[in-house]
Amino acid sequence: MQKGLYKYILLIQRWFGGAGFSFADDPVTETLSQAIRGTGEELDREPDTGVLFGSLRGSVVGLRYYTGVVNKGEMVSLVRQPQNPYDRNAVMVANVYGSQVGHIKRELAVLLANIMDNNLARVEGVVPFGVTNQFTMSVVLSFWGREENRDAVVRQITSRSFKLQSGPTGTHTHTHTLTQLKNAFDNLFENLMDDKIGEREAVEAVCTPLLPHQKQALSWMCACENNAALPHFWEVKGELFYNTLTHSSVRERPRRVRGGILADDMGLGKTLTTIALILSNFHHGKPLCEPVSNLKQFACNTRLCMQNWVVCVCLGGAVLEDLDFAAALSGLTQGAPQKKSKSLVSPVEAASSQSTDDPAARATLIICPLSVLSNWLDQLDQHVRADVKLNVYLYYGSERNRDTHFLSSQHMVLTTYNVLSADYSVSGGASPLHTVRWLRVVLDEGHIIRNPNTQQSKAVLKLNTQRRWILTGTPIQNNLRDLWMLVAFLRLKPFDVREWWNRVIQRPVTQGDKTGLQNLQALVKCVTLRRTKTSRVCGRPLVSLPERSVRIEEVELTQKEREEYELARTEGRTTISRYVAEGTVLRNYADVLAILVRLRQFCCHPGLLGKTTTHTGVVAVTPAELRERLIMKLRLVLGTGSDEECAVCLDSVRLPVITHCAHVYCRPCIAEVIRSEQEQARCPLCRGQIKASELVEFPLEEEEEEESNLLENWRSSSKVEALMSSLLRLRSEDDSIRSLVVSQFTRFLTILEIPLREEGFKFVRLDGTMSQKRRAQVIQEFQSDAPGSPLIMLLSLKAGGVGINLSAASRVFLMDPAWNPAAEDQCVDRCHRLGQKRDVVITKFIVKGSVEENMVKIQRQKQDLVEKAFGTKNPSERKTSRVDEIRALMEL
DNA sequence: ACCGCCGGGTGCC
DNA sequence: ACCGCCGGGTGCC
Repeated sequence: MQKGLYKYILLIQRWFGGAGFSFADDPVTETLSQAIRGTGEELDREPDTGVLFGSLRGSVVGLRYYTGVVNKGEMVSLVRQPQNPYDRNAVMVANVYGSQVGHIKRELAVLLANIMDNNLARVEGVVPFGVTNQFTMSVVLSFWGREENRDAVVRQITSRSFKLQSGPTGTHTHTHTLTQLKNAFDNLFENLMDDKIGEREAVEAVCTPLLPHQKQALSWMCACENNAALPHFWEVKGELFYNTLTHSSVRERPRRVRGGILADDMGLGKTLTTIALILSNFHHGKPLCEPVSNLKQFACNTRLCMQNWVVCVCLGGAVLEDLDFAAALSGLTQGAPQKKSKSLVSPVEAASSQSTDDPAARATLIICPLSVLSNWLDQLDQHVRADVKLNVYLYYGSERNRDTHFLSSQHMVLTTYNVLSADYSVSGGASPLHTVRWLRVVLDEGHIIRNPNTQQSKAVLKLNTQRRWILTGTPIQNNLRDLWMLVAFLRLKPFDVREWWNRVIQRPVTQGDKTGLQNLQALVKCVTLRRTKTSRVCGRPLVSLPERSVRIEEVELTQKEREEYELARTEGRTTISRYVAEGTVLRNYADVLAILVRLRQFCCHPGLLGKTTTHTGVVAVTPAELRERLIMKLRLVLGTGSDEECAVCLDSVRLPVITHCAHVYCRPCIAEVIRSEQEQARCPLCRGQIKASELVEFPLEEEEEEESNLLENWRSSSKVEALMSSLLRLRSEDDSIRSLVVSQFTRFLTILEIPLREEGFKFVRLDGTMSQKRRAQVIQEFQSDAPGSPLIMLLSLKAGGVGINLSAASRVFLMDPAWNPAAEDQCVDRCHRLGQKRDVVITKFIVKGSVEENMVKIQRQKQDLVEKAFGTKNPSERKTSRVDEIRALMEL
């Protein structure tokens, strides 16, 4: 009897207390999934760098004590339970939803505990046969980790007389898949347009007529919020819902995503569409509020400054109680588009979506960067009918109203990521914004939260809301990891838990697995709408842009310039032809580059030639000299804006370092190569030996004294003259036309300042060295139509990255050809974009009979290649074509 | 028999 | 668990 009682107590402990769980009111499963989330974060941070050591068969025991169910082939997670009172080595097995299935058998648990606790490997489980009896089942465990830990793991396993089945040993075709991956990535968000999307008119409260693509977006967004349909990777199997990616099933209908990612290009009207959504889709497709003509014009006049806005809106909230809100709730509002499309929503779906509605949730929270806060206010003012009473509260500034009832009773609350996360950290998670039950949270410029470790991201994840939206023009910036946070915010089950994202998506994709990529594409597609300015709706362009035309202006050098140029050219040809004959072009890449840069500089202006172009080919003696030379080369490669790409990541070089063989890479990229290959590490470009200790960084000091020298001994050049005469002609014809003057050489921009000043042009300058804040100022100044604002912007080719808007300019002068034609296109796109009213004319200055002409030829070839084959070339092919390029440039 | 064998009770960590 | 293990009952052929 006593024994029986004791067992009963034990059972209770096992259920609730035994694994360190508490009697807190959370359901056990929730606690478990939190436990899962909490573990393995260190290794999960780099899930894509692991290799498979092998796998072994083990067993899961104690099934009958737990409710977690699994299917044949289902993935399970393994969670250490160091606090387990029966065995400190305990390893719990849980299914995809975090429900416990059982434990790993004791003897095996000792091994796993050792491996897991020492971070030697990540252990992943799959149940090959599912549940075959009520007591135990098989599990296949696979071990993933860093190559350097392989031995230790194998030793651990064999010493405990388990047998490690070697996994597929395919030493991954890493570099090859990288190129493919990059292409797949670039296309990940393309072609997401679904022709089946209907159009939906905005409610009357929106006074701006929507463009067709905006009506589509509105229709899509409403459907995302109201349709109960599950993503296609769920299948209904009898009573159960089956996930075809993880092979898991649940009895309860998975909580679907009510929202998504609106990833339209900048300028397509994401803000307007979102405003229309907020007004149109309150509870279950009903509108939020409609024009109320008998109410006196309410203070929606936002042509006041922000401060006034706050005041007037606060007033509104207090004075007028929420008539429209009540009307909307009781369905009395007229003018709403009464659902003709009712048949689209099945009764079951309708019921299930209604049951999840929280009637207390009514406000939409908009979170955006401070810089676009005023844009929201402007757009509300512009697009919402003045007689519509909309309670909008700007939750910003030290006097902000933190009362949660007040906030809950708004229609919209606007705030910034900074305010949100500051509140969050101060209040320890119980901030006013975290207490309100929101109807909808919208993250504007949502890519801001792509790093899950930031306070902002954590704060955003903790918001309590029914519906979730991410607005962004750049859904992926450079890493697949960036996407996880978006998925997590949307709560796209089960991938909001890092392990399943890593196992099903991230690792397969980064290791070049085809189905992984398909799964990713499918996943993205089911929550994303993206159109670019070149997308088409029903065969017609989304928006029509003014024409753009390119003309090449040939520049003749003066006799003196020609002589200097030819001298340098002959010298360079001798050196390079020697390298070509020796087959050492790549080994001497920096020298070759220096020669080419020098020639290109001659084409622009002799003043561009710094002291850095001397003594090529001289063997350095002392380490200090070598270092000095390497830094000079690095400066050449980078400072001239030749837009080098890193041969490891194939992206523009970030955090540049130069190897002793004078090749430039991103520091993290090359460090990874050295780390994984250890002593055998070789330069990916020339296969020369490389060491971590020999990587040279760019020193931060910059020489300024030369600048003055440049100005004192001023002389012009043919290209400068060509530009100046174009600009002067333009000004005399139409002094309202603004121009971008673009060069890869920032020094050239400095040189150009002199004649511009002399001729009395007002200009601004934007280059890569400027702070983010200063850039924004300059752009604003240039874009402003105030009298006396600058006519010209001097722009360095690489400055600003994508996304900046220079639509005030309609003329572009490309002073020197770029290696990469895409860089030029991108630059031109900064003014040839939405908002451009005039036709855009692009002038490329090319010096006749020079290296520049050859560069243009190569550019054309590259363009052809891209158009033909989408350019899936691996680095070795790239190398050969690079040599060919150099030979073509030097006419060798 | 300080064994073997039988068969019931029992069962994660 | 249609197992293994434990421990009590039992005991020539």
